[in-house]
Amino acid sequence: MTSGKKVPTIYDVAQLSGVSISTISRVLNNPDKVRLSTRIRVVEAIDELGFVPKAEARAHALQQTNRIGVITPFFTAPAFVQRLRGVASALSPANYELVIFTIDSIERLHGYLASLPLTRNLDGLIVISAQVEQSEATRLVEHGLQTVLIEYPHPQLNSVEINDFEGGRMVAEYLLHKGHRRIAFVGDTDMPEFGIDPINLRLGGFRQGLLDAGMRLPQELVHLVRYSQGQMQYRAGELLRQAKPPTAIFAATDFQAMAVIKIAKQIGMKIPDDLAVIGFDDLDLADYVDLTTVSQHLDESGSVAVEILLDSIEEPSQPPQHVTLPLSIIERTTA
Amino acid sequence: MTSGKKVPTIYDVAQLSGVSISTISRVLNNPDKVRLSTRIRVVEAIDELGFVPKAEARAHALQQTNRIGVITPFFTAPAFVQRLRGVASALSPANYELVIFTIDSIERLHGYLASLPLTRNLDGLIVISAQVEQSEATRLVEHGLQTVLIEYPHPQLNSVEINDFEGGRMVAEYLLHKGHRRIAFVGDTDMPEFGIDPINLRLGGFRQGLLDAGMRLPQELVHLVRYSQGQMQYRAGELLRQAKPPTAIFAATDFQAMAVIKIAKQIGMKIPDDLAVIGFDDLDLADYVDLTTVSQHLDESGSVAVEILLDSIEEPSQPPQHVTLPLSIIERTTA
DNA sequence: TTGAAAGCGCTAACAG
DNA sequence: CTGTTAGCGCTTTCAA
Repeated sequence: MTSGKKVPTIYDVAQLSGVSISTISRVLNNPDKVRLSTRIRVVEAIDELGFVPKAEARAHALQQTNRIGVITPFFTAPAFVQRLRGVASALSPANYELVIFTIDSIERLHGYLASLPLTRNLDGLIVISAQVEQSEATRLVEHGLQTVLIEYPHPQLNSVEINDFEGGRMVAEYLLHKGHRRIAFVGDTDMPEFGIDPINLRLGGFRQGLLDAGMRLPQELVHLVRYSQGQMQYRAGELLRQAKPPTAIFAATDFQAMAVIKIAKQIGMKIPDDLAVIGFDDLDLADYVDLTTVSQHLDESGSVAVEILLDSIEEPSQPPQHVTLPLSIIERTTA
Repeated sequence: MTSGKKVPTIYDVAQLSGVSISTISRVLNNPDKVRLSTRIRVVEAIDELGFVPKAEARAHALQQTNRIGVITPFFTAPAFVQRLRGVASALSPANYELVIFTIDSIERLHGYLASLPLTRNLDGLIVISAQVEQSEATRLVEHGLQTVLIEYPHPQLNSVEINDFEGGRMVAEYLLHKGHRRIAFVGDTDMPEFGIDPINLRLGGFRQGLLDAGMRLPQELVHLVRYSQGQMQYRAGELLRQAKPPTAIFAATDFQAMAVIKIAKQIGMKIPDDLAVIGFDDLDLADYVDLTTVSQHLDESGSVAVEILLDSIEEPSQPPQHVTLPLSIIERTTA
C-alpha cells in the first residue's frame, strides 16, 4: 500500500489502443490532427485506464510549468490576504497553479529572489509588498522570469501601485470639508530596511493637503510609533488626553485606526462626534467595524497583477507596465 | 530578450569541469561520495556558470515534487488564513513548496479532488474546512497521495479536528459561572451540502452544558440565520429588543459575535454589563476588538497538519492519524 | 494521418 | 571514486 495502484502512462494507452505514443499525445494536445476513428479509440483507452498525464513529465518536456509564484509577507502585512484573494480569483480561470512563498524575514525574500529565477519551476512571479533590489531585478529580467511587483515598484519590472501621497491629500481634503481644523496623524515606522515608505508618503500628502487649505500640521499632532498595538494605544491615549485634543485623526492604516478608536472609547469619547477617525486600506474588517477609510482596492491589485503577468508571459518582449490603481474614500460611520 | 541568458545544465558543468554528469549529480546530492579535489573542481565550475538544477527535471527524475498542496475555501471561511499561516510556517523550514487551490464552489472542490491524485504533481495534500466524499477518500489512498483533513475528518484519512460539542459545553459552563441565567445562541446555517455541521454541534454542546446545570435552552433564544451580516444584525436586533432580553449571547463564530456587539451598542447596551458576548474561533481580530471567545488554535491546526503529513509521506504505510486539538476560552472584555 | 526518434535535464543503478 | 547507461513520461520535429 506504499504507492497504491499502478499509474498508467501514455505508453499503456498506446498499447491498449494500438497506436503510437505520439498519437496519444496528439489527441491530448491537438485532437483535430487525428482521424476521428482513431481518436475515438484512443479516448476509449484513456477512459478505460483512467489515464491522466503526469504534470511533471509534461512540464519537463514543455519547459513550462503552468504555475505562478507569489512572494508575500504572510505574517506582518494584514492587507496581503485581500491581495492574494485577488490573485487567486484571477488565476483560477486561467488554469495556473498558485505557489505561495511566505517571507518572514528580509533574508528569506532575498533567498527566494535569488533562487526562483534559476530553478525554473515558475512561469511567472508576483511580489507583494516587498522591495526587490536592483541586482535582483536585473537577474529576474536576464533569466526571463516575468514578474510583477505590487506596492513597491521598480523601473525594470511590471508593477501595480497606488499613489500614497495623493491618498493622504484626499484625506486632508475630506476632513477639512467635514469642518475639522485640528487634525492629528498617527502612523507606524516599521520598515527600517525599505527605501520608500508608504506611511511617510501618506503623511506627506496629508500635510500638503492641509497646506493647500492654508493650514499647517503642527508637529505635536503627528505621531509615528513602532508597530505594535500596545505602543499605538499608549500614544493615542497621550494624544487624546492632551489639553487641546484633535477633533479628527488620520490613521495611516486601518489597524491603527482601530487602535485609536479603542482607546478613544475607553476615554469616553464618542465616535465620530467627539473624534472622527479615518483609516487607510479598507481591509475586510473595516466594513465590520464601520470604519471610514480610504480604499486602495486590495483585491483588485491582485487581479490586475495577474492580468499583467499573464500578458507579459505571452508577450515577453514588451516594456514593463506600471499601473496605478485609483484610491477612493469609503465613508462609513467613524468620520 | 524573449528568453534571456542561456541557462546552464548539468552537461555544461560536466564539460567545464572535465568530469561526467553523474559526478555533477553526486556533488549535488551525495557530496561525500566524491573525492575532495574533484568536488572542488566541480563546485568551482558550478559557481562559474551560475548553475542551478532545474526543479522540473529533478522532479521528473525523482518522481517527487517537494510540493504540498492545500485546498482551502479562500473566500467564505475567515478562519482559513490562520490555518494557512500555520501550514506555511511549518512548511518553510521543511523545504517544501506550498501550492494553494482555492475553492469557491463545491464543484471546484470535487474537481481538485478528482485530478490532484492523478496528475502527480504533489507529494501531499491538506484539505482545510471542506468535506471529502467516500469515493474521493478511497481514490486518494489508492493513488497514494498522502492527505490530511482539517476540520472535517474522514476515517480513512489523517485529520486534525476539534470537539465542537465540547466547545459549546465549555461556553455554557463559563457563562453560567459568570452568573448568567438567560443566555441566547446565535449561529448561521450556511453549509447546505455538508453533513457534519460544526455550528449545530456547538449548539448541541451548549444546550447540553445548560442541561447539566439543570437549565433548558428555550427555543426563542436560539437563532440560526443564513450567513450574512445584515441578516444577522436584523435577528440580533429582534433578539435584544424583546421584552425579556438575554443577559448573555453565545455566538457560534467570532464574526457573528461582532455583528451582535455592533447591534447591541447601537441599541445602547453596554458590553459586557448589559450584555455579555462570547464568540468562537479566536480570529486575529478577536484580539483587536477584545472579544472573549473560545480559541480553537487555528494556527496550530495548520502546523499540526503539516507534521502529520510529512510524517506520513515518510512512512506511507501507517494507519490514519486523527488528532483532536484542545479548546480554550480566552477571556477578554466582552464576557 | 501516423510513427520513429530525439530531446527536456536530472537521478540512480551497475560496472569498472 | 567515477563513468556509462537506462530511465522518468511527455512533446515535437521529421519522414513516411
